Amino acid sequence: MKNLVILTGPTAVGKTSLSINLAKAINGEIISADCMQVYKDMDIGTAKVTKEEMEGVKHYLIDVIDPREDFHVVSFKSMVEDAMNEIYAKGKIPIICGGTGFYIQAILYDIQFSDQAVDLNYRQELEDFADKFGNEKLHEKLLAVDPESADSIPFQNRKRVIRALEYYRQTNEKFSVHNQLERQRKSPYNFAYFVLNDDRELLYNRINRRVDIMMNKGLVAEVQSLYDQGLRRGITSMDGIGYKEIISYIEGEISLEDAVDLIKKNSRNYAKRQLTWFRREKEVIWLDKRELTSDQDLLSEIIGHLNEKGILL
RNA sequence: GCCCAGAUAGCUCAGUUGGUAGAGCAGAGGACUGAAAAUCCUCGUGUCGUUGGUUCGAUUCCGACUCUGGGCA
Repeated sequence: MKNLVILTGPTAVGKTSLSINLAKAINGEIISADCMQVYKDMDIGTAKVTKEEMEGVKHYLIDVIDPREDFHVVSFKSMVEDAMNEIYAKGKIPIICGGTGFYIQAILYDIQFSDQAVDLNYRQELEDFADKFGNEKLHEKLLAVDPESADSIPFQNRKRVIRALEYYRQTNEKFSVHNQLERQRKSPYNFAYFVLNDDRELLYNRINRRVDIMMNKGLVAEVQSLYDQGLRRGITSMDGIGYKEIISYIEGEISLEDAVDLIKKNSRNYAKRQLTWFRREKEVIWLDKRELTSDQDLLSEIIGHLNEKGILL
């Protein structure tokens, strides 16, 4: 079984510096599991690792996609698998580091997705239907073909209702059945899944401070330049926190002060959602910064677990 | 110093023609399997500023006091 180290946690908890120290300590290379840092020209708002911070440790899946392109789990998964093979070929250990829990899960449990590409026309058709007749009516369509999915997805969640309908149409199989099967998968890896966490209030303070730093570094200019290239809200990259709010400011919908407050709030809410996700994940090892106060403590704790699991042998 | 208006949930405020109260935001918990930094669900007890009075009963009416705005000197 191949070894795999995962290091994650909510935004701004301090994953980056720890991951680099860890990579150096165990001869590893880092694969980013961050759905926004994959995009080029989005550096400040995504708090992307800089070349200097990398300290010579190789990073994969950073700066690889044009912000105009769509990116999603499936592309992520195939790119990560390539990266992992490259790392194994060198005899090194892959360290997946990033905050997108869904992406991490897809790799860790080798979740299978249908081979068909998304059907944008059908999605639009369903959007139009819902605009016209309402979310409840759309939900009834799902109830007719896949009652289990309909039962678990609230009618207000149009996006997921549409995806379930799309899945059914493309595969003739219920989305609920597919999800049920994928949920039972066992990981093909010998892995250690670390989640870094800290006191909630400290975390929120750090998030707020980090947003101020982003502003000082020139977040507005970064977004303005993307905006000048024709990028607008609604595409995946521009729906990222920090980007959508500054675009609202650029378009004159809100003041700069309100935009900054919104970025902070959305980041805090995001951190909370991330924690909800990690709590639900089985087999995670929590690293609490309230107890492990230095990177040195954290590293030795991590390395202890890696030895125990035979990952360093 | 005088006059006026406020004082209710962490914040902004509504309300009770007298029977101890509720919205938005913030916050908390949850879902998630090709948009995931996305999308969505659930959750509201707080000395109704303090203190006297009227009353069966006051956060609600009356008085005093304290604080906060604004105005006049």
